[in-house]
Amino acid sequence: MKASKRSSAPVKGRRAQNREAIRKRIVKAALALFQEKGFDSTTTKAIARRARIAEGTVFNYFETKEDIALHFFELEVDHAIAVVRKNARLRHAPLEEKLFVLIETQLDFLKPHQRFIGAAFIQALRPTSKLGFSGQAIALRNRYVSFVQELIEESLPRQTSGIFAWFAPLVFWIYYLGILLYWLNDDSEGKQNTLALLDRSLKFGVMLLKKGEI
Amino acid sequence: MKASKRSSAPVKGRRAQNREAIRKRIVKAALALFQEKGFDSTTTKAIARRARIAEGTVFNYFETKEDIALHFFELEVDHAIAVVRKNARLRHAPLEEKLFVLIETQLDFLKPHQRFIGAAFIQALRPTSKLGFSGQAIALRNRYVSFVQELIEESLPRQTSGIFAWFAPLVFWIYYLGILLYWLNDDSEGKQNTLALLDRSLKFGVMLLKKGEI
DNA sequence: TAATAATTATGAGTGTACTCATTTATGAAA
DNA sequence: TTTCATAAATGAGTACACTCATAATTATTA
Repeated sequence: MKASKRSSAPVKGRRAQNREAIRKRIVKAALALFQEKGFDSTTTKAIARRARIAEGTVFNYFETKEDIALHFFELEVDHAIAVVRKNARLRHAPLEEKLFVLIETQLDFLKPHQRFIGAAFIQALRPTSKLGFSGQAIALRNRYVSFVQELIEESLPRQTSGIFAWFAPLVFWIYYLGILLYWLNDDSEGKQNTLALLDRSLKFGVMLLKKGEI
Repeated sequence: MKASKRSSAPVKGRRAQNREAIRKRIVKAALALFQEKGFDSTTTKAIARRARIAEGTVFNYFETKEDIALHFFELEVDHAIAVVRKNARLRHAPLEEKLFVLIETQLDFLKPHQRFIGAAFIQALRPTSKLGFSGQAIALRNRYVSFVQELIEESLPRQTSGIFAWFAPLVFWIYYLGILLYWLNDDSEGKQNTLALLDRSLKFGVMLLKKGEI
């Protein structure tokens, strides 16, 4: 029989504790550096130094430098989904409003990190990128796309047979990428140009969806 | 003694001749290798070897490996523009048809090179990429966007004040990226899914444009 | 506790894109 | 031609992301 531990919480062994701590240190160090110097100019050596570990250790936790960035976007997507879910007022709001808040929340989250987002995010979405089209990244995209799907069905339950039904979320994904590109290059006060484009195009897109086809 | 100077035409000195020849050798070697092994797996050393020059010489002709790819996309864009311009039937065709042929021509050109396009093209368009947002690449995008602008004005001369007028070409650029992404991942027979999406979305977009606003 | 197994940390090593001081080729002037 | 300036070619060198054999640490078994 095993030396079982105290009754209470599932006690984490030294190993698991340490692993978690180091993982966090890496992410924290990387984010700080990405923000300071941008993605490309941040070396994995610097990340390791800042996290007080050996260079190789970074790669015991993340397969590539991009993966560290991907972790950040997981936080971003999960955060945005949670915000939309928890917003009571939104529950019965029109679809375009839900989608607006979803993207707005994402952009707010990304705002302090614009410098490396252009580099890392778009890069992570390259079709051939190990990150963009396999493993974690696919899971992340699916989580996002499924959520959008839910929002659509929740608001337009009768349209599910429309011509757009099966690829509306995919289109939304591409649309989001477009918005992101636009946002990154938007120099207007408070990114108002992006918000305006967002507002109008969402209203329009939803109208389209309601018609059920082109 | 070096006899000779057959000077009879816009004589290009040995230097200029050689420069042109080597540039072509590099491009030819690179394209062949990109096609064989993909963009990432092609080393600049291999390109140099195939072009029968020293490794460093590659960088006397192109600043980066991506730049070699960019050269390819210049050919692609110029080719597509020329095809649309030369097509007499199109001259009085509806806008959506012109745009359809434009993109279709581009995709046809890219078809044999899909393997490296995902890697190189999207990469080249990253907002932070030296390639994507400066120098040659900007010039290339401008050439494309201006052409689209022309096509729009040629077909819808009265809409130029519409809300879409100033950013329609930018939207089209983003739209093209989206289509490209879709196309790269489209496994249907003859990419028919992409063509169908293209057809419907273009008709719709042009309808939108005609209304002049959202 | 001691011995053994499993996991993790380490940093020198590898292959790559790109740089740069040096050498070589070309063209013009004398 | 000879001399010299300028352009171009060269390949060893650099910095980087990532690998891997080995050492150190933690867990398990006796």
